[in-house]
Amino acid sequence: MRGAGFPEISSLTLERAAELFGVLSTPVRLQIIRILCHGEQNVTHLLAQIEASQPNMSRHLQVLYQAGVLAKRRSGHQIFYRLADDSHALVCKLLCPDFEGGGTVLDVPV
Amino acid sequence: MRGAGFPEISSLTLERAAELFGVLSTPVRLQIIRILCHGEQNVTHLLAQIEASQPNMSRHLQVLYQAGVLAKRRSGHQIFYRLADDSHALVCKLLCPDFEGGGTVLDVPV
DNA sequence: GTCTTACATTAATAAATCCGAATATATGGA
DNA sequence: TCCATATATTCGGATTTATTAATGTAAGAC
Repeated sequence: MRGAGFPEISSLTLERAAELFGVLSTPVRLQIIRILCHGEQNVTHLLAQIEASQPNMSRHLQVLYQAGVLAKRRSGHQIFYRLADDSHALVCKLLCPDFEGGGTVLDVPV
Repeated sequence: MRGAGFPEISSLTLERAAELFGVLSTPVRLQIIRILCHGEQNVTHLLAQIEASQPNMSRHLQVLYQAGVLAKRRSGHQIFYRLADDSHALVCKLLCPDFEGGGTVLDVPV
């Protein structure tokens, strides 16, 4: 407790937040999230829309899945990924101009 | 144009967004942002509140500054950093329970 | 059981990032 | 001009991360 007069945030909480932001720090993963905002899709369909090799895509999906951003279900040969939780729709609101209040992050002057 | 029926996002835009998220992907930088939400501070003051060496702090500040998240001004010996833009208060809303609608990101089940 | 499709995993390499230690720069005061 | 304070930069090594290529696995068709 060396802080000032406003509420503390535990270092664990900060680490989790930093980790979540880290998961969002590659264009491919943002693209995956953005596409899955519109509904679940299997890997092949994602590969058709995003420029990435199959193993590379698989790894990015794994990273998002392990971070709790995505969920998945199997249907026969295929595996369908979707956003795990509506709380992650937040990211979409930041990224997608076609959501209400969306596009905030990207309006930042760079 | 290999996409589906929803609006495209340019790859440049995606890269900028990914870069911004990357900047937010370390606990120290999140802590800096959180503290500066409450007003500008000089480096020494930040060092008193955050566990980091002086060169390390300086580097994190530089990363945030170059990403456009922070602005700075000199006053004598000292340099005061502040949030560059209110649009970045977004990050605070995600991080800080003491802002209206805040804490969203951290409520995510991890 | 064998083949094919769909996806995951491993290994190796390359690239980026982080930190600490030492050094450099800039400002104001004596 | 010389010194002290406040902050920035550079260099080196360690760790992490992304990518490719090759291989592995699981499910259904035949």
